[in-house]
This record gives sequence, C-alpha cells and structure tokens, in this order.
Amino acid sequence: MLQTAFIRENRDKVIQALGKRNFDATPLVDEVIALDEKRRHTQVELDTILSESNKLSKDIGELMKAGEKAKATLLKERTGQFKEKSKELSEILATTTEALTQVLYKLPNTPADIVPVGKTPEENVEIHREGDIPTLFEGALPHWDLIKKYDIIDFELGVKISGPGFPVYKGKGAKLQRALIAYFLDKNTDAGYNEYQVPHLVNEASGYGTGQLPDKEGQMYHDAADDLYLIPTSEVPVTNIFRDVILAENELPVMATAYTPCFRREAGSWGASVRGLNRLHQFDKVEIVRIEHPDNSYAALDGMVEHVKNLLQELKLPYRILRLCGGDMGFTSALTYDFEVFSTAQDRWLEISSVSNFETFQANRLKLRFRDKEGKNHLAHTLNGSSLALPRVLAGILENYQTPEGIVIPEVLRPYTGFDIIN
RNA sequence: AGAGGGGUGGCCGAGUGGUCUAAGGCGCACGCCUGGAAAGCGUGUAUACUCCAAAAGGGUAUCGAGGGUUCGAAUCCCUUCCCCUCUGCCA
Repeated sequence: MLQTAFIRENRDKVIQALGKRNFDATPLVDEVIALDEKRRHTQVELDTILSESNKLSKDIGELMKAGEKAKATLLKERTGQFKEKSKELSEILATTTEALTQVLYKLPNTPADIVPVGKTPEENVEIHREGDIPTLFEGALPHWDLIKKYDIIDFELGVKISGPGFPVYKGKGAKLQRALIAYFLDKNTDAGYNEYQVPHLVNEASGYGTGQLPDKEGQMYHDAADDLYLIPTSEVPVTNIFRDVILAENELPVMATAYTPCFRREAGSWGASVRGLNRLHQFDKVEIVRIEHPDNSYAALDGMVEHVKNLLQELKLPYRILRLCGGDMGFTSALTYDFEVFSTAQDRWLEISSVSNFETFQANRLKLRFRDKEGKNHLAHTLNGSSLALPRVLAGILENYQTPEGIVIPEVLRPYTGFDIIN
C-alpha cells in the first residue's frame, strides 16, 4: 500500500509512475488526496472537541472530590453538546478512513525508474542469458510424456485423490523432489539466509499484510470453518513474521528462507500451454525473503539475482533473466526480475523464479519498521524471490537432461538423490 | 470440546469509576561520581494520527480486539480473539 503522505506530496510523480502500468491513476489518486484532506480536517475538529470534553470531565471530577455537587451538576449539563458532536465526527472519521483505505488498496505499487515501459510479456527486457541449449536426440519427449515413461509422476492418481493439478510424485520422482528442496535450502542457508518452517495456513491479517488480500482473494484456497487461507507462497507466512515489528537498524538485513508447498486455485487460467508441470494447484517452492534498509534494497535485489543465477549455473540449465515491463509486473512490486528456464522439448521458456523489490509497499501494510540511530522509525523495504519453484525446474531437468538411456541427474543433486539416472 | 483462571509499557508487575499524566522494579540511553569499571545518584525511556513552514512545543487515541454504560473506564456490562491449569480427544 502506498503511503498517503507520499501521494499527497508527490501527486504528479505517482500518477506518472503508475502510468507505466498502463493505468490511469488520476481519479484514484485525487480521491486519496480528497479523502485524506477530509480525514485530517475531521480529526482536528474531533480532537478539539474531545480535548474540551476531557477538560470538563476533569473539572467535574475535582468538584465532586471537593464535595461541590451543585457546581458539578451545572458543568454536567454542558457536556451534552460535546457528546453529540463528537459521536457524529468520529463516525465521519471512521467512514472516511475506511473509504481512504479501500481506495489505497486499489492502487498498485509505483514501478522503479528502470522498469521498462510495456503492456505485454513480449515487452519484458532480457538482461542476461546463459547456458547451452542441448541438442536432443531423435525421439526426445516433453516432460509430461517422460514422467509416464519412467513412472515418476502420476497425474491421474492425483485426480483420483484430489483433482486436476495435484500430482503424485513416485519413487525416484519423489526422491528427486526431496533432493531439490534440500539442495536449494542448503544453498540458501550457505548464503546467509536463516531457515524457517512456517504454517501453511494463514489468517486474514497475514493475507492483507503481503497484499494477497484483497487483490487476489479468488486465487487462494479458503477454509471457511476457521477462516484461514492456504498459502499461495511462503512469502506470506515468512514476511508476516515481521508484521507489527520495529527492528533495530543493526538487525538489518533480515534474510530468511523457507520451503513450503504452495496452493493456488488458478481459477480460469487453464489451457493448452499449461500441460503437465507447467501449472499446478499444489507445488513446492523454496523462497528467500529479505528485509532491508531502504538505502540498500536495490543492491540486495541484485544480490538475490546473483544468488539465483548461481543455482541455475550449478544445475547447468539454460536460462535467461527478464526485467519485467510495467504491464507485466505484479501488483505489489516496484521492480521484478523473472528467471526462465528453456524447456528444450517444449521449445519454450518457463518461468521458474521471480525476484522482486517491494520497497515500502508491503512494509506499510505490515507496519514493518526499523529504528534509526536518532531513534526515528522508518518503513523497511521487503524483497523476495523463489529459489526455486520446483515443478518447472523439474520439467527443465527432465527435458534437457534426457538421453536415450534415461534422465541423467545433474551432478550437484547426486549427493542428495543417491542415484545418477532415472531409467 | 467442557470447567476454571488470566491478557497492563521492551520485560516483570501494582492498579476494581475521578491528580492514571499507569505505582514500583528490571532493562536500556545519557550525565554525575571513578585512574577505569561496578555500585550509587540524577535525568530520560511506547506507538499511530494530527496542529505549527520547520524545530521546540501542543492535541487526540491506544491497558488483547470491537461495542456499550457514564460528564468521566485499565477498572463496570456485552461480544470476540488469544494464553495458562485441569478434564476429554488425539499425531
């Protein structure tokens, strides 16, 4: 959520920045400014009345104590007018504040200066490409055929137990999943990220904290009986650890990593391009989260990009990095880099990681602050990224590492799998 | 799930309608003292919104959360969440 004071003081700048999202924010921004004006005005009025009313009550208290009941009764008669007026004003204040919040929820984050202009994914800017695209042998298969051939992932079984999009991993497939999770977590903790195990169901406040609510309500599974949401990413529980927290400046940066399954309803987003592992309702992901000093957050973002690059280099997968254009960025992000692995058998790029700086957008909702040396509080910057999302990495490995003899396991994973080929 | 007890500042803890502007302690910061430190003494120590061009300094709200009673609520009433103890169930 953008900061009201910032919008008030930088109206044109905000509108211009949001224009990069191909979004005319003028009406919403002006609504924010008008509501904020009304809120402040109402608050001044209300505070004045409450102040006078408090004084009067104190006087009554002193008179009662002194035994001057008649005088006290006289003063009591004057309180009626305050009461009515203050009730009226506090109702106006409450509805105005609520209306303001609702408008603020509709405003996405302002893109950073270097975010390219553009509307569609085609206008994302490729900033890096690395790794050799292998030449596959005659008869090479896409991963949805490979998993059947080697009997390592069973979609039909998942349909039986749950429904489409809930695969069952079997045998070496299951072991490979576990290996990837362990490998990613080890790499992350080696890089200084602190490992967490977090709840997979979160409350409404957490959903609002990281911005999934109210923007993406329909994307999350919701347990009505207990009013809990299944997490769409571990970003939600991990970042919410720091909701309503004031950190000391020397506690920054906070670096966290967690493995969780992720649950996404993906309502209405199924089609021909989402076969196999390309899109699922439940998938595994290892996430990295950072809380940074505003001065350092973009350097931290670069560090996270380097870290993810390193994972893909070690896995020897051909990949590229895109700087997302304004039209393709997520609601809460100020700058996002997407990592894509080339799926040779599908002849297309698959997104496997998204690394973003949210600046103060999440921190403002989370009330996540840090105290500087002068004792003043400021909103921190939050960042996160996948390192990595498993299904498409798996798809990339299966397709790019296939040989007529079977699927070769990348070397760095062998200590974790205990086998070097799936056949 | 049932019965009982309880949620107060960074922490412990007092407070059952009116100097609560929340006692006292611990912690922390600064100062005095000291050769240096400890002890001791003194001062300060929340968050949000807001007024003032800014600073200084004010105002309002916040004692788990929300609502109510009252001129006035940490304190009384209602709703709700959470924690503890016992019982039950259970990996």
